[in-house]
Parts: sequence; C-alpha cells; structure tokens
Amino acid sequence: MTINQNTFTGEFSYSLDSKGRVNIPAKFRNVLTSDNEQSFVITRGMDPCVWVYPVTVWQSIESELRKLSSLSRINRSFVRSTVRYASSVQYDKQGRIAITPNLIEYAQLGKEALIIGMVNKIEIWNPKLLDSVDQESHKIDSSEFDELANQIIL
Amino acid sequence: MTINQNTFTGEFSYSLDSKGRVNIPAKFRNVLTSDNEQSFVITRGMDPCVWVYPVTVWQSIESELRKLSSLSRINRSFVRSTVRYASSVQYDKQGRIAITPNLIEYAQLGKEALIIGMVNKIEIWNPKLLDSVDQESHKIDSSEFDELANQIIL
DNA sequence: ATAGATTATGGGTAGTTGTGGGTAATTTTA
DNA sequence: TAAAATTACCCACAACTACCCATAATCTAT
Repeated sequence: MTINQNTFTGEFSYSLDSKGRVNIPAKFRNVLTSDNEQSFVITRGMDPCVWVYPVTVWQSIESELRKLSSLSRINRSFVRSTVRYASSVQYDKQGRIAITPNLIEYAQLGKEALIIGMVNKIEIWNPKLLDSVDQESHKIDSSEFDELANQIIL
Repeated sequence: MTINQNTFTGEFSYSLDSKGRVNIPAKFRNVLTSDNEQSFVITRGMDPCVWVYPVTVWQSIESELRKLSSLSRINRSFVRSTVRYASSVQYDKQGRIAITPNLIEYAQLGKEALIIGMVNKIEIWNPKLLDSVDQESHKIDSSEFDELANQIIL
C-alpha cells in the first residue's frame, strides 16, 4: 500500500509524560519522507493547540519569510510572530518528541494529548479544550461552512 | 540532527549579567556555519532591540550597501545609520557575547533578555518593551497583517 | 491461538547548557 | 608612571536535555 507522503489524517489519544514528551503516532512517522530526518517543527497553532510540521514543509514557509524585507515594520512584526514560537525537534528511538514548556502552557496540555492529522500538519490538543472550542465554532460558523462548500467539493 | 545553516527560530529568555553578557542559545550556535568563526555582528535594530547577525550574513548586507550611490542624500543617511552602531563580537567558551553599553541603552535592556530567532538574524529584547511594541503594531496594522497571512500559507 | 514484531510509556544516566564569579591582561585616567 | 577601570579568559556548579534501556500493551502473521 502506498500512501501520500507527508500527509496526516486521523485522530489518536496519547499521553504527555512528566518530561513533556508525546508520541508521534507510528502512522504519521511512517509517511514522513526521509529528507525530514525524523524531525518536525513545533509551534503555536492559530487555535490554542500545538502545530507540528515536517521540517521540509516548514522550510518552504521559512523561505517565504526570508523574502520579506525588515525595512517594513509590518514585515518585521509578521516574521517575529510567525517564527517566535517555532522550534525544530527530532523524535527519539521510541518515536517521541519533546514539547517545550512554552507550548505546553499555550495549549494548556495536561496528561492527555489528542493528536489530530490536519493533512499537511499535525495538531496536538488538550481534549477538553478542543471540545469547548469546537462547540463554540459550530454555533458561529455554520453559515460560513456553506460558503466553503462552494469552494471545496467533498 | 542537521538543520538549516545560519537560520534561527524560537524564543529564549536568558539573563544579561552584571558584565553585560548574554548567552547565545546553544541551538543558535549549533546552526552557525564555521566560517563565521564563532562571531556575530551586533547592531541597532529598526525596532528598539539589538540585532545579531552571523558575520558572513552581515558581509553580504555590506556588499549591498556598497552598491548604493552616495550621491543620494537618503542613501548616505541610510548607510550611515545601518553601519554606525555595528560591531563584531565573538562568543566565549560558555557561548556568551558582550553587548556594548551603547546597545544596552538603546534596547533598554535590564536583567531579563528575550532572545528571538528571526530566520536570518537574532533579536535581543527587553521583554516588557516587546510586549508594548507588539500590542501597538497589532492595533495599527492588523489589516496589512491579514494580507500577509493570506500570501503565506501556514 | 501463539510466537514474534511493533508500539506506547516509564525511568535512569551521562553529557550539555546556562549562570555566576574569579583572575590576569589590557586599556584608560590621573 | 602608577592606580583605577575595563576587558578577556578561565573555572565551577546547578539545572536541564539527549540518549539509552526496560517493560507492558498491541498488532501481525503463520
């Protein structure tokens, strides 16, 4: 069976241990291309969760950022806010990555961690937090969903 | 683990000691190419912070500046203001660089120093100052911010 | 169903990293 | 020229991290 490379789908619930490590699901590790050298870039998500990119994917984001001149104040502030919380991590022999205290706090992660494949990246959630965020956005966005329906055919 | 050379990401809070020294995060030192010979160029940032470049990167900036004709008054003033406060520093065996009193004053650095990877350079901030600058620029530029965010897909 | 392989989770240890301070060399000032 | 101040270089310790191994649970294949 050949699956899409660097593409993540599905949901897994794993535990964050006392050292701040979480397992990256074997399914996700297995689709990671070898040029990533077992490494991901973790950063703040737009929602209160951790975003996990394959390094090669992140590098293309970085090269876009490189083009922005620091003479412009908006550019500086945009680059800073994007890159500030990003760090590259390699998973260990057991397939775990270490989440920085910064990000654990931001995503309010406890012992339970919900890992969700988001096509080109991975999200790590506090399951309870996701529930409440989900409910909230369903209330608000059902009309905007309709708008999206015109763009994407499921 | 091999990552991108001379590329800096992430945020670290270190302390500026009584001698005006700050640690350059190990992650940053490790991606610095050897032709830099453990040296950086520190200068005034466009924001009230210290900019830290790998010397080799700084050299390419200098060669760009060389191309600007001194006939133009704006050019002269731009070149002067960029180069004026720049000095090259080498980190010691513990990985620290000494910040000149000039720059400490300019960036209003106290004991706490926030070190931020900005892809091709490093910034050193007074954390409180960054907070206020950040808030201000978000107020002003949020629409242009969104525009950038649409161009670069995260 | 059972054996073997893979996967998830916990913990120990050695090496690295951040931070403070000390001493000698160098520069500055009187 | 000598004293004072600054700078460069070195050492030491505490905290942290990367790396390793062990075990239990789960999956795979015959």
